[in-house]
Order: sequence, then structure tokens, then C-alpha cells
Amino acid sequence: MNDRRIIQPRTLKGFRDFLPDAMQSREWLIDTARAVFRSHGYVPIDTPALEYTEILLGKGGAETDKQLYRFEDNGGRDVALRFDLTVPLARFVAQHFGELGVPFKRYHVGPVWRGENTQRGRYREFLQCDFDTIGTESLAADTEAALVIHDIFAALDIGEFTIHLNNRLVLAGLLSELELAEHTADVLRSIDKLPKIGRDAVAGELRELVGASPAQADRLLAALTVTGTNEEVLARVAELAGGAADAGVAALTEVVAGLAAAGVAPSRARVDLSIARGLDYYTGTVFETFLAEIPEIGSVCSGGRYDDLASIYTKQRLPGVGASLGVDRLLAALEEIGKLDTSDAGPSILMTMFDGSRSADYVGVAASLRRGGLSVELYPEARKLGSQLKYADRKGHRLAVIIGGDEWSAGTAQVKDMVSGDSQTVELGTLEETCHRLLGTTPR
RNA sequence: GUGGCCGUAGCUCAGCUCGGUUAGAGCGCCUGGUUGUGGUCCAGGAGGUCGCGGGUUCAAAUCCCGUCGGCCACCCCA
Repeated sequence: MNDRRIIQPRTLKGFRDFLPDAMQSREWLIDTARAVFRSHGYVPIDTPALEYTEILLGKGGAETDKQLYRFEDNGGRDVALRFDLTVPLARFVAQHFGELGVPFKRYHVGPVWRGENTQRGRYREFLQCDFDTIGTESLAADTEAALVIHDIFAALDIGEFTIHLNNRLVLAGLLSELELAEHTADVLRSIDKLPKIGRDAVAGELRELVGASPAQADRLLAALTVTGTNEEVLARVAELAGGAADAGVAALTEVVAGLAAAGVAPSRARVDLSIARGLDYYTGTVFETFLAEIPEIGSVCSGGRYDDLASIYTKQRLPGVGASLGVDRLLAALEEIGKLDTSDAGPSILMTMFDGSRSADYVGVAASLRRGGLSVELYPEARKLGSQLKYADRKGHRLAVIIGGDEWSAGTAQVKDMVSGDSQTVELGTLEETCHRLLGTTPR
């Protein structure tokens, strides 16, 4: 009778369930970002999770190839799950270019999949939250991208943060001045490790990997680690690159000036020449964002400018600039530094049920309160009042409305303040007004 | 993908080194004390395939192998 085989409930490595608390944090984060995107004129899009493999493999090297969830569908098509939102955006823009017009500014929030090894804050299914401006080379778009990042982190109110800005043209200028240009990719990857393994180790790696002389490595690292105000750093690097980095310096100068004009504190937007970003499609501005309280978790929002988003899907040249908010990494960081507000913002009123045979009446009162702009949860059964109040307490409701036999016959309702424990009895006709007054909200 | 650590109640963990009676604790949950009032207190209770599978043994949470999952480093990146 009871020997029915139970399938063990489990989830795949790197895939997770989200319980209500975790999900509320995710929604808070995404809602905040979404509001900022909209305020700057970005519009939402979505694309399929599954694409033809040739679409996804068009760009990207052997690394993405390995990480791809790829299989043959029931119709014999070679398909794969998207591993980021940028490649689908490229396909999307190439395919719908005629209907979109430029500049095209979109944001996209959705899961992506990578079959790589897991770690804290790194999963096989994770959420990306991207925004990009396509079809303009104006640096105003770069400035805006940085400003969007700034506005999101300011709105989240999770402590201080710094957006590190650099420009690939500066790095390219330095590398050509130092005659290391042909090893750009390797050098950049090495530079990215600077904060992690330190200056000496990077110098060593440069010598081994690309055969840089100690003098070359020294000069490069000296330029990259220049400190000072944004203006000082820019002036110094222009000097060190001997004019080869002028275009990049000018671009960075303009972006920094724009951010200052927008009221961004200098401490929140810093020129940092050691920010390289391994991704090779960036060609101009690059940014990474670090939280002051937990910089070691890495960048929680990164991006940059690229010359041509979709060259493999269309002959239309599509320059752009954008960034990606690392939702899962950011949430992991906030959890660690105790900045996650787990108090839920659910309904503020619990309508208790006293007499199951009158459930329609309770539904009616709750509905009328909601029509007045209140958030009301109706307890679904006439359980012991103590249990219902306990439930209200656990769910974080601020008020409990109690209507029992006495109240029904008197045409009244009891309103209990869950924080103070005080309760008062009011006419049913003034219940809505009383709730609004106690909650400090205004009637609709 | 390579290497290391780990996996016991819903959660945090003890027990494992040197196999041996009904596997424990705190918190949480449920019930009662308070027949219509939560958060405190008191009493009681439910809840465990010791991740899963196999092996050694008279006997395995404990030893061995495999596997799944988590964490960490490398790699790469969000």
C-alpha cells in the first residue's frame, strides 16, 4: 500500500528554487532597475530562451562553446540555450532593424544558462539584466549608460559604490606605444587579474605569456596604476602614452565631465586604467562597478562600448554601448553584508475570518477595502483567532480586521494594530477611512 | 574541465577519530494553558530514507568505492 516509489525531489547542479523571501529581494532589485531604465527612455524586450546554435556560436570562442547547453530538438534542429542577452540582442536588432529605428534603447531581464562550474554567486542558470543603446556613436550614450548604473545603485540605497571607468583606446594607445599591441587579448586578461594577484605577479605573467621585457611590463603597470583625481590620472596617462592614447583620453574626459554635470559624486565615478574587461568585443568606454563594503565579490555591473554589435547577422553597422547588472552576484553580495531587506511589502491588512458560513460577507468587506486602495489579505478559513493573528504577525501585516458575531450584528468592525497591540471598534462604514488613517495612506 | 573540503530533523549543528542498545541539542513548527485576540512565559507533541547507490561486517550515521549536490581555488565571468 505504502510502497509506492517516491521520486526524490532535487534540482540540478547550479539551478535553484527561489523561496518567497529570496524572490521578493529579486523583484525589489529588478523593479528598482526597471524604474531607472524607464526614466531614461529605455524600453523592454524579450527573446526566446532557445536559439539556433549557429546564432549563438556565431561569435565567441571555444570557451562559450564548452559552456553551451546544446541539443537536438524533436524536429532535428541543432539548438542551444542562450548564454547571455547580448548575442540574442544582436540577432534581434539585425532581424527587426527596419521596425526599430535608431537610436534603439532597450532593457532585457531574463535567465541565461552556462554549463560551467558553480561557486558562490555563480550558477548555471542565472538572471541577467541588460540595457543597451544601439545605433549611435555619441559619447552622450556612454555617459548615460554610466549614469544609469549610478542611478540604479543610488536608488537601491545599499551603501557606497564606485563605477570604474576606462577606455579601450587608452589601453590600445599604451600597448602600441609599448609595442605590445599584437598581444592585446592576453595582456588585457592579465591586467584584469591585477587586484587579485598583485602587481608583481601580473608583471611576471606578462613576461612569460607575451614575452614582455621587464621594462615594458614596468612602464605598462606604472601607467595603469596611476592614482589621483580623474583629471590628474588622465593628464598623466596622456603623457605616458606619448599621444598614442589621445582619442581615448578625450573620450574619457568627456564622459567624466558629463557625469560630473549630472551631479555624480567624484568618488562614485573614477577613471581606473586597470579595468580591462576580458571580453574582446569592447572597443571604447568600459565600466565595472564595485560595492565599497564588499569589493572582493567583483564587479556587480559591467559593460562598455562596442563598434559593431551584429556584424555577423547583418551588413548594417550597429555601434552601441550598454551594461549588464549581475543580479545574482549582487544579491549574494547584499546578503553577505546584511543589506537585504527581508521584511516583505505584502498586503498590510489581514482580514480575519470568524464564521465560515459567512465567508461571502468577509470577501465582500475585503473587496471593498481593496477598491479603496488598501492591500488586504483574507484568511481562508475560520480557524482559532489566535492562529490567525499569529499568521498576520508572521506575514508582517500591520493591521488585523476582526469581525465576529457581535460586530456583524452591531454593524461594526474591530481594527487591531499589530505593532502596538491596540485595537478599536468602528462602524463598518468608516472602516476604510480608519485603516487609511492608521496606515498613513490616502484613500483612492 | 582540473584539484581540495563538505553533505545528520524546516534551519544551525553535535555524534563519525577507536563500527554495537529506541540518532541528539538549540531555533522553528503544531497543540494546550488563555471556550473571540499574535509577538513573552509554561507544558506537551509532530518531524530524520543519517544526500543516494553499492561494498566490507554478526552489526555501518560511523570504514571503503561510486554517484548526486554544496562550498573553495584555478579558469572564465555576472
